[in-house]
Amino acid sequence: MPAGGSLCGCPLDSAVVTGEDQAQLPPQYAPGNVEPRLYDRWESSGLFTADAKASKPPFCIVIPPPNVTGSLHIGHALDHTLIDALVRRRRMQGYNALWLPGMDHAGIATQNVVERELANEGLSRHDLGREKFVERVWQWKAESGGKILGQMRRLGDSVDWSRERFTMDEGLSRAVQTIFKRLFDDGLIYRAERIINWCPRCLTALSDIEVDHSDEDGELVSIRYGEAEDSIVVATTRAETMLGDTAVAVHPDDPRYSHLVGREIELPLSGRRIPVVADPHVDPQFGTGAVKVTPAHDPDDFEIGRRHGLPSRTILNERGVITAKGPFEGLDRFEARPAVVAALREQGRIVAEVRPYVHAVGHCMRCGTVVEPRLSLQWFVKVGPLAKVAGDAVRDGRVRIHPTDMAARYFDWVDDMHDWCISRQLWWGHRIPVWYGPDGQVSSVGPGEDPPGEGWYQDPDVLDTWFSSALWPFSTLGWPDDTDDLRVFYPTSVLVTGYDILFFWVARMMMFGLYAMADRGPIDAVPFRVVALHGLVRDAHGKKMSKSRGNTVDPLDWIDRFGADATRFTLARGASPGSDVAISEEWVTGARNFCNKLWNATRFALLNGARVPAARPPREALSVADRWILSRLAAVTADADALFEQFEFAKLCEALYHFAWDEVCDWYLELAKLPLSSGDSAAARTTRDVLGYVLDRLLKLLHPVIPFVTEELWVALTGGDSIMIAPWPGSLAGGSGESSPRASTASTGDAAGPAYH
RNA sequence: GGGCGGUUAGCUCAGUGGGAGAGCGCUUCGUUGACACCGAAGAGGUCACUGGUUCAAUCCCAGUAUCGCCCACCA
Repeated sequence: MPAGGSLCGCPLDSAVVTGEDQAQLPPQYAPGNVEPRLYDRWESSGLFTADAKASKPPFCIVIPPPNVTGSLHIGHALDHTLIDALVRRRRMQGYNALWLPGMDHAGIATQNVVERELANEGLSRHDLGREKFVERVWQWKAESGGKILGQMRRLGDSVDWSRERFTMDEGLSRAVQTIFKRLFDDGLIYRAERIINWCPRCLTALSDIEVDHSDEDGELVSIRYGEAEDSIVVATTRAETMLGDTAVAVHPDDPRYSHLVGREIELPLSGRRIPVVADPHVDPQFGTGAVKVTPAHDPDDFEIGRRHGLPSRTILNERGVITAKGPFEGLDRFEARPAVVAALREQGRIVAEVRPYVHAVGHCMRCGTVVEPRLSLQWFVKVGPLAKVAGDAVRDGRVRIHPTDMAARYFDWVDDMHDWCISRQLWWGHRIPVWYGPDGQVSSVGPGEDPPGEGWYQDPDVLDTWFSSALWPFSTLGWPDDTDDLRVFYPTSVLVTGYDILFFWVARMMMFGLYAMADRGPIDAVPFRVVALHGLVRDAHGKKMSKSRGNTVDPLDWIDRFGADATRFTLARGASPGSDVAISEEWVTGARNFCNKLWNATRFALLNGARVPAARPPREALSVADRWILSRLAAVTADADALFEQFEFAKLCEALYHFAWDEVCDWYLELAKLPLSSGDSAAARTTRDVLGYVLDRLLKLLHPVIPFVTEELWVALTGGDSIMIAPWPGSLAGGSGESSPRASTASTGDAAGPAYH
């Protein structure tokens, strides 16, 4: 298609530099004068909006929905840059490209933020009551969410705003209720009393992966239970739990204790008599080879208790305060620990010295509080069958994980996963769609259905945030309804996200996507065809960014000072698949200079009357320099395509950077000065053509990564509507298997491959 | 306790069985009409260590050291 033609039937207003003004590009690129204007133009012209009815091959990426809490950080900026680059390239290649935006309600995180806000007013959520509190969160979401959307615009995200979704909107709530009921009816969701991870501060259950483990200094205390030859020494790091012991366990083959198995010994302090049981789980090599058993407060002990029919004694309440009658009642677990040890010592029950002991302690990933294993009645997803299917889809190549070594982590998790605790004792989230009858009946209620009857009440808990995010690739496209969007854009093409949420999000989308969309058959039930994982953003020395370290980068700050393009280029330039990205102010400065270099190269071309030729100059008219730069262009174009297909953004940026700076600017442009100085000679005309041709292509190749400058310059150079819909200079076919077979055979527009070789 | 990855120029990182690289930083020079957010020239590395395979190893293999990440219900 000709440059400058109206490509979409929705002509852009062209209040940019045109005609005589072309030569008036200022000598320095000022992003602040360009970016907001261009984004508004793009958005209002509808270029971001996909059309499900279009005959073009589909290409779809759903955004990893940012939490409504807070604002976008530099990690989001990386993610968005990479996604935007992929989407923009596909759009130029003639695909029906959709980047679907939205946000996540982020259950615990958001509730915590609003509760903190309330605390500043001296209130708790209970003062407001459930309904008022949830109302307040919605109110808060309205403000905070708007901020994030503004940041996405600043970054240049070419998202389809008409399709924006939220994990708590009406449609997604229906999706949640629908899949819950299906899973429940299929026996894949159940309710059970189990030891779960409990946060005594957030006062809710957590899933296994919401617990962060870190090695901490603890004390291993050896305690003598029983008397004389009926005594046995156990070791523990959590002495206070002995108040809830209901047995001591030893290995069945351990000769040291065989005489005690089956007998009862006295538990110190309480004086209760507890049995000694033999259980193969006990490691005779560790410590004394005898373990205290606290079924209500330890997952292992719970299992031992179950095997031996032991009672469970709960001695801590939901806040981690001792409830066992006696001198320790009312003490916090961390106060009770030394108090219990002291009492035992007084009775001569502490045998060996208390030993320092480093062990892994679990913390609530939202607030850092030490997690307490707690026996409670919760809802679970039975993950076995779902995870099997999710693993197979990657094993047999229906979903490809980039880089491939990340697949090993995926398998580790998916192949050995505990059931997923999905109920949370919160108010902000999807209420569990289950009702309980007056006689203890349990009924799962689908969307739009009425409660089963009088006297029934709904479960007060809400679902884990990740339950609704797991539905994101199809719920956002309209599921459970059979919509055009769902038919056209599912499975989505690529999922681009950080490796840190491989388990939280990616694996669960796999499980739920394959389950919910199973009727499409194994090939097309997958939520995405490719998973492209990137790393975390780190500072110049590879250190993790953190507020306490003071090395964080605010993307808006960089955008203000260096421009969105420079920010994006810096991030993309560091992004090798799966590797962390080190950035610093020196890097953005370089990227900003690069944008300026492009600006001035184009400015030079305009000053010298370069233009994009309608037809290529005859080969015999080309100088050696012309032929050289054109062959280099062809090679770089091919490289760029290959690198895009492999998500090698760092190498892509490197290749284009060097071509543009070293070869086009430092060499070709300098060599061109001689023929250009010869006025209207044939050589000058050819050089102007070649220069225009090369810059046209170069700007297009760079546009996916640095959309703003390239748009501004390309419009000035060609007089075209928008580079966004100009034909991609490289290959048009998708090569990474991210598109459906239907899509990969399609081609659009002219085969705009390099014309010179 | 398992699994994975790194160790190359001052810093951050590419890289390949035979010639050691980039960006930034550094040194010297340059007020040539695209750009000083620039240009030209240049300094700087026993490619962690040890052994092996090979005509040849920074690159392949084994081991060591060290850093980092992920997973894990051993008190």
